[in-house]
Amino acid sequence: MDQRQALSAFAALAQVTRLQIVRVLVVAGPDGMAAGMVAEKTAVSPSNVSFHLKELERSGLITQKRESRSIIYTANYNTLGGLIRFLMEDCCAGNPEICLPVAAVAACCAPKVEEKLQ
Amino acid sequence: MDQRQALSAFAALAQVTRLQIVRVLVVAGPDGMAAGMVAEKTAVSPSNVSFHLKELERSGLITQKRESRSIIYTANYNTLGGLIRFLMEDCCAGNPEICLPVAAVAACCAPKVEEKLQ
DNA sequence: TCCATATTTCAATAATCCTTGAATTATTGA
DNA sequence: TCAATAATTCAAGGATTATTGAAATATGGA
Repeated sequence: MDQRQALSAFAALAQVTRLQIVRVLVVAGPDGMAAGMVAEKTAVSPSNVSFHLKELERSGLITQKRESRSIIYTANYNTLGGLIRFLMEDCCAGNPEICLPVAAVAACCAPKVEEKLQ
Repeated sequence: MDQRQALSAFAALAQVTRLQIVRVLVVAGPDGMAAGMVAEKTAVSPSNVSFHLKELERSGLITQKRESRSIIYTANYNTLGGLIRFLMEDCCAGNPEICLPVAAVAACCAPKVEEKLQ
């Protein structure tokens, strides 16, 4: 992820409706969720949700696929991960030791990380 | 970090000048950098840099302290770390196993993380 | 006190972004 | 083909944000 992509992702996440949509889709998992259901879950009008879904797609944070009459949106974990990496690289750039507490942030995945590192 | 703070931080980082400022200050480390020097490094006018520094401070990403005639700005690693955690918790919320690759992002601090986990 | 330096504040303009509701497109089943 | 469902697109507005240059504030030294 380069700076241009990161800027686009930050802009996408800097809006309350879009941030909610991303969270809803992350929880929905790899099966994703239809646009109408996203509108329902977030209590936002279909046309407005559609506007924000398009923004999120432009930034690579979600993808879409048609399935019959519905359009299914899915969170893009790679982009989310890329954004986290971008932030961490920034953070570690100059001062790795200051950044250590940030690395400990992996706590939310900690059990699995420990497994992996053995 | 709650959603409100995360939104504010995302908005702060979603602007090319501000993102550059943050990167400059992160590299500058705990000693920080005077506003004028930030303006020089980023090639932005003093008044404009001042505007963006204020935005970054409002979002908690940087702090300021006066030192003689200069005002020294310093990156706030806690906020950066909090934002990373916020993203990771989102990401791990529903599907920890999908999120694992993201945990591996700690690679940029990997040697130190491994040390710590032993 | 006066001047120079460092930075911020202000007002005005320009640019971008968000929301709304109506109209449009696409898909499916009768 | 027609009607119903699911979603997008469009135009208009209102709101927010960014940039500029000039004026104001704060500090330290002559």
